[in-house]
Amino acid sequence: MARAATTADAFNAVAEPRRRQILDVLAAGERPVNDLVRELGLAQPQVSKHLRVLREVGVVDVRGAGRRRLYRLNGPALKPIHDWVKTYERTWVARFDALDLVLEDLKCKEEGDGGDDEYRHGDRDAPGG
Amino acid sequence: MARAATTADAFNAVAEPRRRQILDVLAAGERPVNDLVRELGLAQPQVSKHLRVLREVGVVDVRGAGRRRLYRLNGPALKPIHDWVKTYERTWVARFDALDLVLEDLKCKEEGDGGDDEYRHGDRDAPGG
DNA sequence: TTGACATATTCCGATATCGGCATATCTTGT
DNA sequence: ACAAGATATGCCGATATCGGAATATGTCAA
Repeated sequence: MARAATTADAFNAVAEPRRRQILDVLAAGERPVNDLVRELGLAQPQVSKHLRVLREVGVVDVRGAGRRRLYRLNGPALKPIHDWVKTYERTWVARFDALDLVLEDLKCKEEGDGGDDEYRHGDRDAPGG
Repeated sequence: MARAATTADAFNAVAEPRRRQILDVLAAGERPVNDLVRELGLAQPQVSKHLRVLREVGVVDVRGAGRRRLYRLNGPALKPIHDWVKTYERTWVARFDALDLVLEDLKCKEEGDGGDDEYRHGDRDAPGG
C-alpha cells in the first residue's frame, strides 16, 4: 500500500490542479472532450484520463451524443469536501460566537475513542479578539 | 515529473484521510505529538511525517513547549479549498438565483486565456428545475 | 554525565501516480 | 466497405508517495 488512489474519493480527485481546471470549465456548461483539450491545452489522452478519474468519483457525468461524449459537472459529489472545510470556516471568519459551540459538538461526534485523562475540550484560547 | 508533491498545496495535503483526521483532532485545541499518536492509533514517526506535511503547507503551526512540540491548527490555510468548493455549492443548494450570476462572473476572471470562437458562456440549461 | 522521555529524520520496499506516445474502439458519412 | 473524426485505453519511464523499523536529535531530571 502506498498512497491512496486518486479515485478513492473526491478529495484525491480534486487534489490535481488539472482536474480542478477541468471542473472549472465544466462549471460553465456541458462540454465534449475536444473542447476541454483546446481549452486546457493538454493532450487528448490526458484529458480523457483525468475525466475518467473525475467520473470514478462521480464528480462528472457523461452523455453520449453521437460520436462525441458530453461531460457534465455533477456538483453534489463535491459536497463532502465542502462540508469538511466548512467546519474550519470559523478560523478565518471574524464573527463566530454560538457557531463555535455547534462545531465543538460536531467534533465530539467524530471522536468515539480513548478518552484519556489528558484529553479535555475547550482548552483553546481565542487569540487576539 | 509524476504526481504533484503532497506539500504542493493544501489540496494535496488534505487529500490524505489521516491528515484530515489530525486536523480534526487539532481543531479541538493545541496538542502534543504523543496525544495525536494515541488519539489516531498511528505510529509516532508517521504522525510526525504527516505533521511535517501539514506544516509545509501552513495548515498547522508548532510551538516548542519544553521537550514537547505543541501543534496548533492554522485554519486560514484551508481557505483556498473552501473558496474553490464554495463555487460549486449552488449545485446542491436549491436556492440559487442572483448568486448564479455572481459565480459566472468569478469564472470569467479565472479564464484569461485563448478565447476561441467556440467558447461561450451561459450555455448551460438548469437541469430539473 | 547518564538516563529517560518526546519528537524528527532516514532508509527501505511496494505502489500509484502523471505525461507522452501509439493504438484501439466507436460513430458518422458516402 | 472505407475513410475520417472523436474518444478511450495500454504501455512506458520517472517520480513521489505511504507505512514500517531503526535511529538521530533535543530536552528535562538527578
